[in-house]
Amino acid sequence: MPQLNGGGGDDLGANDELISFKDEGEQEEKISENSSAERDLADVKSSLVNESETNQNSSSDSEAERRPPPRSESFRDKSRESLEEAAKRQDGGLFKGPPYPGYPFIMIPDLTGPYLPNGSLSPTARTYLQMKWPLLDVQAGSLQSRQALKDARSPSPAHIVSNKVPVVQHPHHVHPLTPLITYSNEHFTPGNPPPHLPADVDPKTGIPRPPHPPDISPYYPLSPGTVGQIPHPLGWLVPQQGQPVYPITTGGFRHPYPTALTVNASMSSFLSSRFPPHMVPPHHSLHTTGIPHPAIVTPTVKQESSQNDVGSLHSSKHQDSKKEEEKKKPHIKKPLNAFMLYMKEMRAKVVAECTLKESAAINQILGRRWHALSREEQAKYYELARKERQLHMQLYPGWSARDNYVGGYGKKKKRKRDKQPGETNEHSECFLNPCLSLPPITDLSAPKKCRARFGLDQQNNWCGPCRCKYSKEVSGIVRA
DNA sequence: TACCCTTTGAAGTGC
DNA sequence: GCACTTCAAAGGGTA
Repeated sequence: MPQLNGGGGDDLGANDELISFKDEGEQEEKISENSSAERDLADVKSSLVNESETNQNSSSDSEAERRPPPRSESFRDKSRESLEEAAKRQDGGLFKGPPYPGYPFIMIPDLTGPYLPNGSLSPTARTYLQMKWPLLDVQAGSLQSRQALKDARSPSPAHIVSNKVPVVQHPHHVHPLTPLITYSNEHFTPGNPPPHLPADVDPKTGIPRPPHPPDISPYYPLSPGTVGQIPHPLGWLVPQQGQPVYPITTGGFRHPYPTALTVNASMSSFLSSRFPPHMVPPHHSLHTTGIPHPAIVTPTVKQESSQNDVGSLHSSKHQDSKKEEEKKKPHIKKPLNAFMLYMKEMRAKVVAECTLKESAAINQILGRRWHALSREEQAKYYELARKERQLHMQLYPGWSARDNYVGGYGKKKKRKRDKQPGETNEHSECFLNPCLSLPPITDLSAPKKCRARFGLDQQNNWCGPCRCKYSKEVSGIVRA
């Protein structure tokens, strides 16, 4: 069940997750009832999904392939064990093992109270913070940080803002959970640590780690370029791989750590330029240049800036104040749901296996694989998504998904493809993994779409799964 | 250049 | 409560 932590009590434990699992569970129950027909159906369904894995990696164990990508068991287990051990000691046993082993640090028992009675951070929270902010010095042994904590905890009304989780999000920046997710193998070079870090220290977290076996899945991806080209103290805020990050809500900074998070002038610029005044901390070290770091200029900011220039040149153009306000609003993206998290993690693998790049096709495969996941495996992602939503809610209490609706509800932003009644989607009925089951279409006169997405169905002599116009109308398809 | 495609899930709206 | 819509990610394709 998704509520692995048990006990319920989590307001955010969406019922939909339960429903989803119920569906899966029903499916499994049906299978367990020895309903052969349904079992066959499930097998077919599963085989369709898993073809992409078994064919491409015929040498590998298919069952192993059905599972999430191999991870560093030793590292994961050790990390988890050490964390759990520490957490159990410090958190009174409240810490429950992370439901998803790939995210060993994100299950925070209580983000609102990460402090020990002596005022220091609990190991759990410390680990969490280090995962979130690799440059944030919250090491227990750091006198500087301790002093900073002491100073910051001095009673200053301006600092006492909230207990929000000090997590940073920004469109196109690293998602708070992103560092924990494998998005792309090509962005990670385990054996290439940054020069300033010892080889056995995670360049992202600074946490010592055992050496990575070469075959493990990189769970702490960090592009070599990112490592080697840290251009800015806020490099961890700088867009990486186009991954979004929750924008900083300075109200979200718990003020034991302001020195670590707000000493930087660029940070203050970033905050000042990115967020409305009420969201920017009244910190004395902030200056008001308002010049954001080039790397963290978002489209919104760019647009705003350019419009300001235009406005200065063409003062006759008066923009509607409401529109301006809307444009000034930081675009807070929706938290990722379970499937989105799964997609982010597995996309690279599918791309590598299938040499496909078109997301539409990849997403179809991922959708199939998602359904083929076991209940437990899905539960990991549902739990992760739940945490994501929880975090998002804490960061943006007033945010609503409606805020991101363009043109409002009912006014379509984009034209949606009309589906015929009974039609599921273009390929759902016949979709076979194109890169595996079917030879590629080599006829250069075929539409790129067909060549790129699908192979040739030799039996039916059409464009494999999609049965597209090309395959129906064009004869003489060159078979590979 | 903006949108489409494609997936699932969350959340919003309207009836 | 149900049906419907939009958006979240991704990146090649298309108009």
